Amino acid sequence: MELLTGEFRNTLDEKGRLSLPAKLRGELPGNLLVVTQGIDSCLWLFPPEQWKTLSAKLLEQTSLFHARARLIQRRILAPSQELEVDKAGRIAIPQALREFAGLNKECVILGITKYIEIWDAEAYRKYLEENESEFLAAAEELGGLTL
Amino acid sequence: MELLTGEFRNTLDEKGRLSLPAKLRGELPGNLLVVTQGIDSCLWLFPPEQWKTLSAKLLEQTSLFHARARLIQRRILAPSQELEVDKAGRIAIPQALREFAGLNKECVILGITKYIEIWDAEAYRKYLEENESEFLAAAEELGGLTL
DNA sequence: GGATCAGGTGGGAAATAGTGGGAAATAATA
DNA sequence: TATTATTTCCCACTATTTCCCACCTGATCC
Repeated sequence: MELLTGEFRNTLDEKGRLSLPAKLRGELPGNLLVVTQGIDSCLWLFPPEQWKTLSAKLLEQTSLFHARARLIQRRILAPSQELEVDKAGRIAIPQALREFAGLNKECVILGITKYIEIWDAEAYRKYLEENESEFLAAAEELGGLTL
Repeated sequence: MELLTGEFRNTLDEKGRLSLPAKLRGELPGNLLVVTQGIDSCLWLFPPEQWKTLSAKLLEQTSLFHARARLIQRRILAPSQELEVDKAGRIAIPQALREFAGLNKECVILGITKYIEIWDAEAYRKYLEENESEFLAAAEELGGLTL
């Protein structure tokens, strides 16, 4: 697996299935993915290996006895589910997760190097719009980066 | 690879293909390029090596768990895709990126020494027009520079 | 001037990707 | 147990992408 990148727009069908873009599929190790609730209203999809690493790190830092830890566990760890990519290259997204991300029909699929995000197209548009100035500010700060 | 420079005007065809000017092509190391969303409504094209450097620097500073980092990742890293230059010297620009830059038919291709920008011709004209005074101000600040 | 070449453009055909929907299997409900 | 939903598997249609070839135009050369 190299880098998962690219922004794509596919449609969720009536049965809750969404095609993963072939370009991303090609980079995945197998036909299994772990899906969970992301931060900002999107879903995160990880290749099993990456998920193992991430979930292990999350668990390390957490304890039953801290409110914050429980929150992280409930919000990130608990909703996670393993999904299989079907022969047509689609995943069936569980209803609870669809609702969480407000997925409607038009979805945006983002490859973010090591994992994938799924957004409702309209929600993503809004997110970008609302954060445009924040982005520009962040970009200015990157000013030091040179090619 | 020497310096990529020059301003060119080519047309995007119905299939979303755009010829890279031969002058620029000649300076590229291979037939692979990485495109991504630029800042301001244009696309950036990098030779793979340059992109590797830049994306590595961006990734360094980022984490899943910081809002700003996610924004940078989504806006710059995620939309990136590797493209192949075909036998006729064209690249096929993915739809999401075409839309982002508002590419229509007439495109402007700018060689900016280490990378290339692609603009919709009309959008570029507007950009220059709207930023003329800003440009003049910036030029003043350079005042000290001598030949 | 006519031939040749290179850069840019367009389009057909084949292959691939995305989408929708039926039927069987499984689960849920009464 | 009968009935209704939901999920899974599979097939079929359509759109998009890819690959290849042909054409046009302007520059260069003989």
